[in-house]
Amino acid sequence: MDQAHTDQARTGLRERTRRAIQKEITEAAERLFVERGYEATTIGHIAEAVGMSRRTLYRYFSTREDVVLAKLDVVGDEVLAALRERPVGEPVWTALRHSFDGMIAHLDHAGSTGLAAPMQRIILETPGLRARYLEKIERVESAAELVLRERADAAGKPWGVDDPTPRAVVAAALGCVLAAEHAWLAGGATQTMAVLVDRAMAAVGPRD
Amino acid sequence: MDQAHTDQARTGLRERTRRAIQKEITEAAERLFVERGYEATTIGHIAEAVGMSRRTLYRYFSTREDVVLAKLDVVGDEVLAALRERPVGEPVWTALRHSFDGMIAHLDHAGSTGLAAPMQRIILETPGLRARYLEKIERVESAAELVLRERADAAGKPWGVDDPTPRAVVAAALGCVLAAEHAWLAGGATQTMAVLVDRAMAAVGPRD
DNA sequence: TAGCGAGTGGCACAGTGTGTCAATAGCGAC
DNA sequence: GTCGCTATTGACACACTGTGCCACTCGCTA
Repeated sequence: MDQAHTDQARTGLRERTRRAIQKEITEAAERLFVERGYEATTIGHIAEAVGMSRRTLYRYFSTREDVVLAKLDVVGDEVLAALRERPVGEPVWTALRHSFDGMIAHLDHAGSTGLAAPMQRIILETPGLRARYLEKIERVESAAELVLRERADAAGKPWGVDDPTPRAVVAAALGCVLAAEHAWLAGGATQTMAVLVDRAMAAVGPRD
Repeated sequence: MDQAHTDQARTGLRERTRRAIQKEITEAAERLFVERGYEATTIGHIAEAVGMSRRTLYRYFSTREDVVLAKLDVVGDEVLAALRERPVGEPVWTALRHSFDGMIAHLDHAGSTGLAAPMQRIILETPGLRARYLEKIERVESAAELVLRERADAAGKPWGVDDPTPRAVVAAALGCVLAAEHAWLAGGATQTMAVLVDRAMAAVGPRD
């Protein structure tokens, strides 16, 4: 009760119902995507499944890809928030690894059950979806680069604006996560993402 | 003459005229994209500019993004071919760096002149285009991972199918190239890609 | 000359995503 | 409870993408 009340105070009724409807749409869409395929499922089908008009559905998700991928924006923001909270003195590679902790835990927890694994497979195997997925990761990459630059500024060792180093390090770390994801699916989701990401990041570097 | 004859024998007249028309379409499209913006330029506009029907243009490029990005498939294939030709004993990171030589030389040569830099900027700043661009890079990533696995097999030290290591290393290397590209544009294309990629790859690793 | 094959253009179509506007449902003030 | 305001909805029209289909036109060959 009190908890609900504070939640309401924190986010507002509007926003909460909006999230609830978004979740309902996403779940219905994922069911359709898994059983009928992504390309064969139109916005119209999804709208019909949740009992709303096509036009209204577009007010909750701006594109068809977003119906599946919008939740990743939240994940990305969590990674960025975690990165910002890492101690300034910590080595960059270690900080990046720890900023993935929450995301990885979530994947390993939900991974074995439900639609998570089949949907991840669909995302990585459908060209249009995969493209948008990579774009979302790139957004995190840009933001994380800024965080690393701020850390370096705070440590009194700033990089030049035309120095590729911070972005390269971030890109390498996210590439490790993506590689771990591929290995995870290739192995039938038998291993945990935690050990796969650890192995990938241990293999890459960077030079300290 | 003889050269032209062997070229003709090698690729065929059909293929050559097709390439020529593709090039003409791409150049017209890039002009339009640069001066009027990507979103504001429709397939119809491009078709009109080169004097052909919309339907015919779609026989040369399967999507609007491809009008700009198809040439990258060639670049990607060159990188892969170069990687395959690196000596088996060479350290992986070094082999990857050298497989970029041709691509980098081409960028540094054409970079200062013509539409290369503005188009690259448009690609990285237009969401849809950027997404497809990343997807093309990911295709190279997958293929390069296979090459590295073959090298490891030949060296008698194969990776397990669910080992993320080879893909992680490739992703890190390509991430360095992308980071260098961003730095290149951020610095107004004043530095060469060669030194930017070197710096990025030196900063990342991997541990040998 | 007839016929063959590749390339082309026109047309229709399903689907995406957007602008616009009238109808409606929820919610606070009275 | 009722009124009035506001956010949300659904319906329609629209521009555009990408595809299937078919008739037409070349250049080449039997």
